[in-house]
Amino acid sequence: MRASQRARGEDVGLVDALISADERRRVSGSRFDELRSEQKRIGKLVPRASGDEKAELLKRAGELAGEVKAADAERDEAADETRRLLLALGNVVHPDVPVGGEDDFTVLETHGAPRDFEAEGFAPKDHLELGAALGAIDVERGAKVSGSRFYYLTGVGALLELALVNAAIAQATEAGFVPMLTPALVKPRAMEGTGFLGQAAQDVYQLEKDDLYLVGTSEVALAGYHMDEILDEARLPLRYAGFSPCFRREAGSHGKDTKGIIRVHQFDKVEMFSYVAPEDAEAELDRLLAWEKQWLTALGLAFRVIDVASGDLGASAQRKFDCEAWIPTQGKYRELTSTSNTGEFQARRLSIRMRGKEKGVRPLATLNGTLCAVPRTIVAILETHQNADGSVTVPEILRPYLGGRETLTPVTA
RNA sequence: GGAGGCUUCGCCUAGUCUGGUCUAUGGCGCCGCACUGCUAAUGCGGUUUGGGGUAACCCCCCAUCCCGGGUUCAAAUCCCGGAGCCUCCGCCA
Repeated sequence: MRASQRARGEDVGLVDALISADERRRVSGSRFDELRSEQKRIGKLVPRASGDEKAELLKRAGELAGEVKAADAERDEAADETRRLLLALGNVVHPDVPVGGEDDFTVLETHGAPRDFEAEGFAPKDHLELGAALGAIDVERGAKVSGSRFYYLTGVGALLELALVNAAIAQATEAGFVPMLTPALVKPRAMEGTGFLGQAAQDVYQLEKDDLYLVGTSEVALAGYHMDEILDEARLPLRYAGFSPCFRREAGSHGKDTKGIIRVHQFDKVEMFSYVAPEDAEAELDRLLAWEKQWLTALGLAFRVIDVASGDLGASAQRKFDCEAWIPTQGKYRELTSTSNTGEFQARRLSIRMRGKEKGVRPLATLNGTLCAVPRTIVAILETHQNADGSVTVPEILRPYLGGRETLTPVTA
């Protein structure tokens, strides 16, 4: 464990404890190795010895059995402590990341201009009003059946989701991603390995009876896909486009975004996931971002890209870029996609490595990026492309998946 | 839910009954070398992974036969618990 792994101030005490636990593990491990070596040596002599010699050997062997057991226990204890501390440690933050909390991001670029409804002479409706008029979104019944932050997508709303998903998967496939439908329930190992059981644990649904978790993103299943595997370097980069439902408890966000479908407990998402050599990780992060920009641009949305600040990165990311789309009725940019370079963090925890000719077996890097988180994307599309009569113009890229339909029109009451 | 079978170093596999010489067999694949006038055949050698020792290399030590306990001087091998996979029965979209 190197001191350079000191990532954030709050981790310094942890790192010190980790270094001493690791040292303890090394020392007790060496002692165990020595005792065991002697034990094996004697073990080989016993069958061939006889008489007093044999009795002498068995006596020493008897002593050794106890000593070995004690040394083994001590080594195990130190190793457990080391592992526990290691898992509690967050990833090392990239040096270019802006320091600070949620509001300390820097804006890297802005694409498109927010639509000027004032100049067009009408006041934009919010997505709930539009969704209700179009017969696309039903939050009342979502609340009746499942509680707050649940919703139904109905009629053209349901079709719009399917169109988005199809278009997103099509873009990803075109870019070389392998489409994947992934499990929404995973074992603790996958959740822990991807870094979601640390400070994010309160946001995770857990099924105690079955020792399973509901994933908050298919990233978990896509990272777990290759756990305990050694991938041939020639196969890299490996890119998967996962589609799955995502579940989030949204504990601690009470009162935020309570009205619409910006923040919900369950939604579907198309997620990009890459396995690359560590030296390619930064370039891959740029590629993932580029694919996100391509997607949002194709949907005709105005958005900006931010470099997320250190305090808002989560445990696993070294660096994270969010794309935020302009939401007209909120008068601000809201996160639609997020792409992270998790470096070797997840790969080490999930024991995913690569085998190359020159450098042998070593950890690789993993990255993830949203392509399309459905509800938020629907919000942005409805609000951005609405017309004065309450209809919504369908972005061209989605039309082939909506039977060629160019506009969504209100269902008359 | 019930019954049974299986899990060995990339893949396949020997070994498990009868504990120690298993420092785990063989084949395939892969890597290297040799030979052959030819993208082959053949021969020889190498090839689990992790940790530690060493300035580094050669090399040496420890662990690793699905995982965790136990018995024993000694466990791939015996005992207990668990996981995964497969087959059959039941149930189910």
